[in-house]
Amino acid sequence: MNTTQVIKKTRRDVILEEAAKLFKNRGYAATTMRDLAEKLDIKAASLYNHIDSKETILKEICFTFAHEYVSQLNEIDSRDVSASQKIEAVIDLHVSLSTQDSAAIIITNYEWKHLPEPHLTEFKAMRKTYEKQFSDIITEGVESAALRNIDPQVVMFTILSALRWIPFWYREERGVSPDDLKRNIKTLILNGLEKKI
Amino acid sequence: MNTTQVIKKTRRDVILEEAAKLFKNRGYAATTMRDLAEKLDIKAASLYNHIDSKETILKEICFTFAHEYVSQLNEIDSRDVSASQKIEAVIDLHVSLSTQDSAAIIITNYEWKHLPEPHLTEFKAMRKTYEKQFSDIITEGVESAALRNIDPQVVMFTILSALRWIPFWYREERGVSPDDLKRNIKTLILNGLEKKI
DNA sequence: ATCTCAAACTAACGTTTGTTAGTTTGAGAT
DNA sequence: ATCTCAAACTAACAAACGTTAGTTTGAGAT
Repeated sequence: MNTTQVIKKTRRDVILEEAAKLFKNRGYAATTMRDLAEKLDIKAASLYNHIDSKETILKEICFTFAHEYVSQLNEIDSRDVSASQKIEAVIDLHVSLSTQDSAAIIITNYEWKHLPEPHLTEFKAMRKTYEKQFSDIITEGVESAALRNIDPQVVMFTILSALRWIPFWYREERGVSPDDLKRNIKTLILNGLEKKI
Repeated sequence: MNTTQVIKKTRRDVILEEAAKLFKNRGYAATTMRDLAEKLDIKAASLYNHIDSKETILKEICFTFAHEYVSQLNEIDSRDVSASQKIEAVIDLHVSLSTQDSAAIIITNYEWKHLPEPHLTEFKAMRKTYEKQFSDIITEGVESAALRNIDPQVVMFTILSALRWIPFWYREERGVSPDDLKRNIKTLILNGLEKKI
């Protein structure tokens, strides 16, 4: 299923990819540059022909992913649909990203705390912004009486937590397809949220 | 509100407590013995009068908490009540533990991967056992037609993820009491799970 | 006054860490 | 045949790591 469109993967991209896997499995702090080099069958010093520092690798992974996520969330939020439909779209988004790029999602959700300043501050601000954006969607749903009267902040964090943790446990080969996963989570969460008439 | 019952906190207990806070905030690998010592206003070498090694500290925190959790889960599971009521009790349990001992819960949920063998294998087995126990409760609810027909494994991980992540975001001083939190999460999850007649 | 003992200390160890500097290799273009 | 350049190499660095050994301190019991 290859198209003629070829995206040139630079050596740098390969390093970032492999680093993401290691950071996911061992954590950022417990992963050494020598570990990373070994996975690529080169010496640690050779890595520095392609990247500036270990911290830069983390920064690159976190922000690349965060920007992608935020831009997709903005697109969803701009749609002229109900709060419920936006929440459904956010669930779809998370499941898709979790199954496509589980390493990046784990790092962006957990290992970001090792970012050096000023990136740490910037990252936390981004995160706060999209969390607010998401809880505003819920508030709107509650105020239009479409959703149950639950604390929007609690709902927001509960849903996001469930979604953020997916790559920690989900393995496609265990019999649940990504579409099954989307459907199941949406059933659980939307019935939990929506008022029944 | 002090009782006459005084639990003697040994120096070792204080060290474990402080270590838990650091592991929570910086992660296990990024916390050094010198960091820990500094928090206690002593030199790193002095720690070794009280503890065997850094790894032992992690082991102690993980297993103390895990045993406490498993024993409470067993008690809940042994009750002669519906699946829904058991799930409610599990939610209460998580919220209580999260507000009482947020450091230990984060470490047990995320930093356990740094456990040395054979403790790592043992820990993973414990975890798998209680996850199975929880998904069996859900299976029972689905089979008795009390709950919607959702994949029990997906439900189990979705609920556990939401609960495990609580200590990452919940701050009592932000206006939501632990009881509010319990009520809100139960509303969301149980309405999501239960069939309506 | 002496003994005991928990709990601190100083000094140092062997490793591992991220990183730098300078050099070599080898394929493709001129 | 020569030049270019990405990408590897060797060798080494200073700093930080977990930990050990042996010593000092000081309060409470005898």
